[in-house]
Amino acid sequence: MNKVSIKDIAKKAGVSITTVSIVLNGNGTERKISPSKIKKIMDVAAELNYRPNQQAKSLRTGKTYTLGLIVDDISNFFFSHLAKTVEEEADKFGYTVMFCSSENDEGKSRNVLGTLLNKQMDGYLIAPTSGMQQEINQLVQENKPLVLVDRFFQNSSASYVALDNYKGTFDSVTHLAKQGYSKIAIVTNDSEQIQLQERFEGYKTALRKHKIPFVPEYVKKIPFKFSAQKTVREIESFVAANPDVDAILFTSNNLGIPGLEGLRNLNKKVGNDIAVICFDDNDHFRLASPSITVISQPIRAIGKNALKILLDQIDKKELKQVKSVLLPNLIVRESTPVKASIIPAVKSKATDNTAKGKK
Amino acid sequence: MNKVSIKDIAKKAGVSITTVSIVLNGNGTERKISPSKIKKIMDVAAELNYRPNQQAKSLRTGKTYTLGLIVDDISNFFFSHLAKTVEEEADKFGYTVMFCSSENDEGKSRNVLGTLLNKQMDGYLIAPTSGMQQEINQLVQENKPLVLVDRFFQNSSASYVALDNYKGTFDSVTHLAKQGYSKIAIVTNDSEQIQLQERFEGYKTALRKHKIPFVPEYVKKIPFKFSAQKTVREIESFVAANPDVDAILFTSNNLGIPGLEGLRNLNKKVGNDIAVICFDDNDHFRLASPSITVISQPIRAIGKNALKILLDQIDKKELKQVKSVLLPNLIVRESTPVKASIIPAVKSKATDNTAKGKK
DNA sequence: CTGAAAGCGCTTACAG
DNA sequence: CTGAAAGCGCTTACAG
Repeated sequence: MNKVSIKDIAKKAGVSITTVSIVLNGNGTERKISPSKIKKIMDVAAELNYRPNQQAKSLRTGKTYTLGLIVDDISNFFFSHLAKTVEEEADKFGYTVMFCSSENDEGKSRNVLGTLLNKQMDGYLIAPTSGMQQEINQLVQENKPLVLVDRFFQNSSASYVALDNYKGTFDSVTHLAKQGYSKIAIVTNDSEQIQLQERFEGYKTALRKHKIPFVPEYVKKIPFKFSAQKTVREIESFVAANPDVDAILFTSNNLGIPGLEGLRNLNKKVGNDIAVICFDDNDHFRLASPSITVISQPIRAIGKNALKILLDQIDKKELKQVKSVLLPNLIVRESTPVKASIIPAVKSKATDNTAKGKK
Repeated sequence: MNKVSIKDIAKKAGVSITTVSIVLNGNGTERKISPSKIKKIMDVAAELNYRPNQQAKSLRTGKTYTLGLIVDDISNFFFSHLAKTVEEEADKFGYTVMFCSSENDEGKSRNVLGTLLNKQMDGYLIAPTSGMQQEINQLVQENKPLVLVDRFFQNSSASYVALDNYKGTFDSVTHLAKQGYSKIAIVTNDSEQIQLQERFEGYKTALRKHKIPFVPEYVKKIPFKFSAQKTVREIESFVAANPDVDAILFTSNNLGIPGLEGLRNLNKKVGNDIAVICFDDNDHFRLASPSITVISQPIRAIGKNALKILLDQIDKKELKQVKSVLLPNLIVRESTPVKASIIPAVKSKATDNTAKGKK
């Protein structure tokens, strides 16, 4: 193994380990170590292929230059892209990131958080499961650098960066209403997580605003734990049971993809038989035919903001709560055409419009 | 900060730190520490909310229980799913994983590897860029637990788990030939990476076997660094310049997605005007209309194998080279129908078959 | 200008 | 049965 330590360098260069440490940290000139010694030490270090042991450094200095990232599932589109930005930005500032998936499970969440805590991360970036509030508050109290992403807790003083989820669904329903839809269903997860609560609120409020009655049957809540397969089945039977629904709003990627699969299985033509909007953009929604109208999240901005806030906490050792709420972006595509039936006077034009979605 | 150490516990419990350490590591009974003392120590530790400092532990024991993962880009479908499996499996064995993106850049690769080395990972899982051979060999020589994924080096004794890439493209071309295509283009990256070389070889050999002439103009190599946008443009002009091509094989996800976008922009109907096969499955290829025939990689198996080999190296401290080559899976979908023109006798049936792809 | 010594928080022979 | 001491590889006052 690579067991070269500053002791070895010191011996070979004929100086003390103190001097080696000073020089290796680039403080040689400042501390007026003689240039010849500096050179000697650098040469020996290179020759021996010396690698500073970060564990030892960290133990002594208290800095690990490592950030902990806890997400639901790193293979999820949103989180993998978030992770990419976080890692990219962290790297710029000399930090590495350790990631853990909570699998949306409180037990696993607590475990991985504990592990990261033991490993002394310099800061934590967490998409918390709903039961983690107490642990999060505890960390805040202990003054640990921490920022929540994607979700947060109402009565917590933890900093966070999240989306204006309410606006996302509100804008979606408004768009659908304007296009002439009035039997708008929502498919969401059966979860206490605030971002889903907000998305649901936005849906309800927008319905009210557009004088569309809220129909409890049009609300489908799917347990988080369901596999994609099972989710497809659930959505199929939901859609089959509500044939009058003319538009569906999926509150996440994880529901939209199985949702489209379910609609295809039922032979429902998106954009024609039924309008579709989904939270989170991705390649499929963009390239599908018809392409899917989405509420896109500024993932890069979320990651950058979160990291900036975290680094500020780490540097200034101050934990003033920062709340960063970013705006969603409704991208209108082919899955939400003007509803043909409402404009019989210009039927041909409407058909034309809709047909575009089928090609 | 959480500054509770075993010293604090020792003081409060009225014992030595040695005893605390023994008890906290679960060796109290074995070492015949009196049960009352054990209980006392455990109670105090819980009361003080003690967290063992893994940095200190690692410095002393030489184990960090952390694995380093270096991928091209964590947001890439293949790598994010690989990361998920790796993390899941690692977690089962008490390891956490630190990930870094190499962005397919040698400089960044070297940097992140250096950082991970300093941080004393217990093992390394690396998708190496082509220039990393020397560093990798060095690690092997130093007996560092290491396994390469997705790619490897011919003359290196580093263990690896990879795909039979040759078979992937060979099977694809064979499938296309059987469906009646004979002007088969390949779009790949301009890279030395072995998996791409192998994919190219499989293409050429299959052409030869099926007596299809190799046409240099049908080969498009796109620089790795190109953005998705730029890749779309490149593919558009390539396709436009070769109107006689009747099938395209994309050697990766990162090319297939922009490829489909380019074809759409050119108004080329996949499955009708041109057949398409792509390496790596994903949601879009599965759900697209027409759905895309793919060569799918057993990502979970790749991750599990790699982790198993790595943990074996870590546990046994033996570095016998293990080469694990998994088989790709050709999933035939709608983008590669029987080519209509070759079976004029049963034209109606062929049309039928092809049409399926359009609906 | 440079080095001896203490200490970060642990574990582990070793002694009694 | 339990504890004093050394040491993992560093950094950092402090002294001279």
